[in-house]
Amino acid sequence: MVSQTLAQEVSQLEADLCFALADPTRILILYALDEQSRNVTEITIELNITQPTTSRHLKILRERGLVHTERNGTTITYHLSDRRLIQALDLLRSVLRDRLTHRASLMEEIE
Amino acid sequence: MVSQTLAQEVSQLEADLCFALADPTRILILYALDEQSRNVTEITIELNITQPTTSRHLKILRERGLVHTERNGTTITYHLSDRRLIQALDLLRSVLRDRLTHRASLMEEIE
DNA sequence: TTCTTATATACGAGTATGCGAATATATACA
DNA sequence: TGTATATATTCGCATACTCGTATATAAGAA
Repeated sequence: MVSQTLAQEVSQLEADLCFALADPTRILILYALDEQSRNVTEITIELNITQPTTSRHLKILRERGLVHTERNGTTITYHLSDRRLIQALDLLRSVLRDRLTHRASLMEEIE
Repeated sequence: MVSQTLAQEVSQLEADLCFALADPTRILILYALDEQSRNVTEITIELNITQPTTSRHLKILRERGLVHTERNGTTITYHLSDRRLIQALDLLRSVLRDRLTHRASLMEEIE
């Protein structure tokens, strides 16, 4: 059994990661970056949002280390830092899928 | 390629799940429930928080389907709904661990 | 019915988030 | 240096979360 304090610290770090994931736009950004690295403008166009909004979300992801950057002249390319983030999101997505499937089967029973 | 709207809806649901995970107390609750199902009072004592705080966090987890309940007389036992939630948290935890390990090795290089 | 225990909710204060619009900074190039 | 493009930050407003305290509800026992 680890000390209460350490467990709380780890949970805090974990919660910070989850906070970064707790926004639909940021999730779409991560999936887009998993597909291929992109610069701010490309992300902005891909997600059809404003540029300041993109930058703000990227800042949150960057500060928590979920993405990292690489400057090429005037543009800054963003990369996904760790594919396990996508694996975690896919796990959650599979939970959602099963939930919907289950509801669908309940609907069929009713009909 | 799915429609933009559907992708956004899925991301919204995913973000709702992540929101539930984006709090250290709720993460500790989920790990505690993974270990064994417990009632509200037991969780309150285990995490050393107030009872209303426990109930509020449980409500958030319950509304999003991460936990489900079972009444036994006056007490209500909470159960983890899906172990994949723990698997997802463990993935994030492994990301944090590697990050710390990497930093530690950088520290050694400096010394 | 009345009392007791277990759980949930409401209220208020404090804090933080999200967004659009405007502005600032940074790099490249002429 | 001056200009253009890419990215980041600030401001103001609306909204939403967290917590402690107090209170309400629910079930069981006497």
